[in-house]
Formats: sequence, structure tokens, C-alpha cells
Amino acid sequence: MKRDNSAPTMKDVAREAGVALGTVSKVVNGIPVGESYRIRVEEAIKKLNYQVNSYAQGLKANKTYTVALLIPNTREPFFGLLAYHINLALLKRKYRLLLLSTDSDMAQEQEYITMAKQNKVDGIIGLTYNPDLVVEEGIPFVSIDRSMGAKIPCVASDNFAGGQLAAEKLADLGCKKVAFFRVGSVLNNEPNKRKAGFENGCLSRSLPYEMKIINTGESYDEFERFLLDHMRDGKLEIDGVFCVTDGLAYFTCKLLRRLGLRVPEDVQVIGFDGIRYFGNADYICSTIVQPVPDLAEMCVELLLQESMSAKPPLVCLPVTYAYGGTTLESPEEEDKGE
Amino acid sequence: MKRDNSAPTMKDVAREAGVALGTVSKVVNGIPVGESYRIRVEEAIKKLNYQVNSYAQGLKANKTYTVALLIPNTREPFFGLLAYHINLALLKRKYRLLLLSTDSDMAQEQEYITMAKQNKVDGIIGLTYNPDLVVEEGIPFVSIDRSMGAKIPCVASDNFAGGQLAAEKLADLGCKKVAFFRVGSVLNNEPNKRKAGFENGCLSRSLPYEMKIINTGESYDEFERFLLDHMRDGKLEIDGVFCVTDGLAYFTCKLLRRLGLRVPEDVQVIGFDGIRYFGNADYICSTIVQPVPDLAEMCVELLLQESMSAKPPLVCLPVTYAYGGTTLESPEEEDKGE
DNA sequence: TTGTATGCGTTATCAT
DNA sequence: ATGATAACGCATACAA
Repeated sequence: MKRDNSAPTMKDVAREAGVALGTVSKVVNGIPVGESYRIRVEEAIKKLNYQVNSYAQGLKANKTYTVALLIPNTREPFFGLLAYHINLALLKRKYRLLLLSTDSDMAQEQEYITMAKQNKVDGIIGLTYNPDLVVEEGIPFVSIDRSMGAKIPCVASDNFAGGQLAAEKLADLGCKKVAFFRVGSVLNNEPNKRKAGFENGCLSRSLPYEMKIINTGESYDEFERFLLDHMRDGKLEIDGVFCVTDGLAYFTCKLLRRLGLRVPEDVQVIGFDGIRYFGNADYICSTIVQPVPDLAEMCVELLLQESMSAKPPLVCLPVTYAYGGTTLESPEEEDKGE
Repeated sequence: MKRDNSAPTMKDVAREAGVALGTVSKVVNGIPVGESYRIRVEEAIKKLNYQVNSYAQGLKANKTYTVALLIPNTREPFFGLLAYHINLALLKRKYRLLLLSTDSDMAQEQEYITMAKQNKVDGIIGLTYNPDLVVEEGIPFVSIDRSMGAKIPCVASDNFAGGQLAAEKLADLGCKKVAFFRVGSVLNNEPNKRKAGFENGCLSRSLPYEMKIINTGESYDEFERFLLDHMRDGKLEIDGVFCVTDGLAYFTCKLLRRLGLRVPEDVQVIGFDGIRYFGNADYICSTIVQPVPDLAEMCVELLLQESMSAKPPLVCLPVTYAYGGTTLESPEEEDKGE
């Protein structure tokens, strides 16, 4: 034995079974081989507890069955949920997930792309915030929520329709004057279409609206000031708010209550994302739910599909509305989806 | 050129630079080499946009700089947070994370261990629920929250102290009779020590207590029945509840309020884990906070430390109490930790 | 059908 | 100090 404590190799199995190396390889890969040989090899494999070395396989095949996921973190619920479903979609196809938490750091994102390429991953799925991200053409790439040029498919929820749906819901629920609250990057990404969709929805329902938009890093105090500016004798002129995320909706509900307003009786609030308590309990607020499992499937499908022909530049998946206690709603609206 | 569209190799770089293969390897690995050679090689690398193939490196070195994480999912906040910090701890050390979501499926867990070994990962970190999990000795393994034998280090929060702390807090906050609510596996894992710690704390403070314990899968109705059994004329005999997780605490608060009781005025509730809204906002309830970043660091440190000598069988890390609105509390108790 | 030999990209051990 | 070459574990084209 040339090797001491390391894992057994095909060579060891071949010696143990008294057959040739190639025969072992065939058995391992399910290529037909003489019955008696197969049995001997399988016994040797069991005896030595042999496992194929997928690194050596990858070296041969120039394929690693590994996909890198560039995502800010897995700590915020939307990202954690997305990572979970992407992982499931990959594992279902016998692919593995290399997790790269970028913390939205642009330099970090670029660095991890290099790392992913050194790892010879078969593809990269990226939810990034770096507008100048360089991703060479050699490697399949699918972007989430941000278009990165015609050659890179982008997968997103139908954010425009989601904004529109929020406006229509607020109209249906009796709102007379509403507001749109947004905080986020100035980047030209898909979620920013929520605003346009909301405006469109308000206009089509003749619902008066106002907007309060601040950028990442700015103080949330702006929202409080906005609300105070619209108060007359302890009553708010606005009876519905669409927030660009559930996180902002949560903040807004707290703020409203602190100002002595009741949610949803005085002001109804709708968020976006479909975040639940503990990942699987109640919705945190009434919300536009992103179809995360479908997003994940679509990303993986687009990434792994061989035919380079049909790579759509942008895929938008339908969103739904879910009641979560911050709107006036009939109880039958319950939703048990994942 | 023997290859057409594939990535350039060291051989290509050597040809481009007009040097030998070994020289390129040395440059790449920072081994001293003649100045003029180094420059030529570096230029060729830049020109061809060469990247080392870490699969080939791994094949040579029998080391992959990859660690597998076996975790139920990244969708529930505690798991997502843990995965995030473990990933950070690994990336800091130039290691990569192979994410394996098990969904707590025992067969799946065993299968992924095989997969991890085929991937020749340098180690496995596992948060598993399979008492019969077979993990051979060839590969370093660190377990979270469950002891798997003397040879496998287990990292956990100090769950006993956490239970004790919860009892003491409730006593300090004026509770006269308290209850312990638990739902979970019957498995002999570390979090189960929360119960013993709580009992210990109650006894040391002469605080009367009762317990309601149900197993995974059983109906939560038991908790409602328990509470109803302890109601006299709309008042509850119990004025404090320690719940084994924040998730259960959330449920319990909802239940109490449905029964017409105020939280925290009538009944104070403490949970366990330290879950926050959206991963970084408010605590969902008053809670015993697990030191997740420290847990992650400890796991990685233990896993990667070369000296097999000092492998402690069990490491318990200190927990803290955080106010989260479901206890009576002075406002100075705020906590901004991560 | 089974065995043999070569190459994948890298590192390390040799001579030079 | 640099260049040639073997070896890592596996797959496969080819020879037997």
C-alpha cells in the first residue's frame, strides 16, 4: 500500500477486487460490465468503504456540479429563504451550493466571482448591488433582481404588478388617499418598479397618492416628518401606505402607532416580500408575496439549461397578496402557501 | 493551442511567458523566482486572465479548503443567522462553505455526509437530529447543540445557564408563580438543558413553577388547555412564562392575548434564541440571546485546528438576557449587539 | 467484455 | 535558479 491513512482510491478497489482500474470506473458510473465482475467490485467498494473523489471527477470532466450563490447574507429573512430554495433546487439536480455572503460589499462581490471561477463552478447566481460587476462570458450567470445586460438573464418577481396590486388592494379596502414609502438603493434594479406599478394602480383607480422616498443610509426620521406634515388634529389625511418592503412596513406600523394612530383601523399598511415570523408562521404584515420557490427554480433552470439559444433577458414571476393583520380584511383571505 | 474556448491553464501561461511550467507554479504560489521571470509570468497571467484551478490543487494537496454545513434550512431565522456567521468565519480563513440543507430529514442527513466526503471537504459542521448518524473518523466533525460521542466536539450555548437566567429574571421582575413551556424533540440534546436550568433557577429563588412539555408534532392546543386550567374568573394564576424558543414565545403571547390577558402587564414571557425582526431590528420578545457569532467562530476554530490533542467534547458559550417588550423592564436594558 | 495507457491542471522532486 | 517529469484520482479511447 502506497498510502497509509488516506481514503481508498479506485486503484485500491481494483487491487482488492482483482480487476482493472477501468472496470471499477465503469461499475461506479453504472456502465454495463460482466455480472461476476460487478459483484466483486461492489463488494470491494463496500469493504474498503470507497467513495469517488468528485474533485478528480471534476478535473477530468471539467464540470464540478457546483453553483456559487452570491447573496448579501442568509440572516435577513428574504435572503435566507431564497438561499434555502435555491439550495433545494440545486440539490434536487445533484448540484451543490457554494455559499458566498457578500454583505453587499462591492469589492467583496468582485472578489468572490474570482473565487467562484477558481473553483470552476458550473455557474453563478448573483443577487448583487455592484453596478460595475465584471463577470466574464466564460461562465453561466443568472442575476436576481437586477438586469446586467442582454447576455445575462435576470429573474425577478413582477414588481410592477406587485405595486399595482398593492394600490388596487388599498383602493378596494376603502382608502381615500394613500402614500408610497420607499427606502433603498438608487440602483436601477427591478424592485424599483414597485413604485411605478403603484403609481399606475393609483391612477387607474383615481386614488390620490403621495410619495416619500429616501435612500439607503438616510435617516428614517423623514418618514415621521412626512406623517406629521399630514396630520390635522391628531388625524392623518392618509389612510393607506404601501411600503416597498415588509421591513419598512414593520417600521411604519410602529411609527404610526407611536403617533397614536391605529393600524389597520385608521391607516392600512401593505408591505412587500411576504416575510413570515420564524420563516413559517404568520405574515408580519399584509403584504405582496414574492414567489420565492418559483424564483429559485427559475434561476437554477435558466442557469443549467444547456441550450444557450433561449436565454430570456428578463423573467418576471407573478406575485400574490396576503393578509397579515395590517389591512382591513375578510378572514377568508388566509393563505397557507410556503 | 490544444484547447479552444476553455479556461487557460498553467501550461498556456508557461508557453505565453516562454518559461517552464514549474516556474509558473512558483510565481503563483509566491515562491521566490528570478525577477525577470516573475515579471514575464505575471504579465502572461494578466494577458490570458489566468486563474488557478483549485480542483486540481485539491487533487494534489488532498485538501479542498471547503467545509460542509449540515443544517435543517436557512429559512428559519436562527439557522439562517448561524449559517451566515459560520460562512463569515470560514471565508475569513479562506475556506468555502458547502451548504447542505437537510430539512431535518435523517436519511437526507446521512446521504449528505456521503456527499460531503465525496467532495473531500476538509471538515463538516453539523446541526442534526439523527441520533444514529454515522460519521466515520476520517473526517473532522463538529456538532452543534447535540453531543455525538467523546470524539466529536459539541458546541452549544450555555443552555442550562440560560434557563436559570430566565427563572431569575422572572423572579426579579416580580413573578410569583411561573411556567415552563417546551416543544421539541425527545432527543437528548443540549437545548433540553434549558428546562433543568429553569427548574434550578426557580428552586434557588423559591419561585413556584409548573411545566407543560409537548413533543414535536403534537398539537399546541395543549398549551391553551394548560392555561385554561389555571384560570380563575378571567385571571391567570401564573404571571410568568419561560418558553423554550422565541417561536414558542411568540405563539404563547398570541394565545395569552386571545384569552384576554395582557403581556407583559398580566403575564410576562421570556423566550430563547434572540431572534430579531428582519435579522437586525427589534427582538421579537424578551429573550435569552444565543451568542451566534461566537458559536460560529468556535465551531470553525475547533474544526480547523490541526492539533488533534485538545478537542474538548463540549463547549458551552455564555448567553445574555435581552429586553424585547414581553417583560416589565426598565428602558436602560436596551441591547444593540448582533 | 476487460485491461491498458493517456491526460485533466497542479505541485513537487529531481537533474541541470 | 530553472526546466523536465512524475504523481494526485479518475475517465475514456483504444488495444487485447
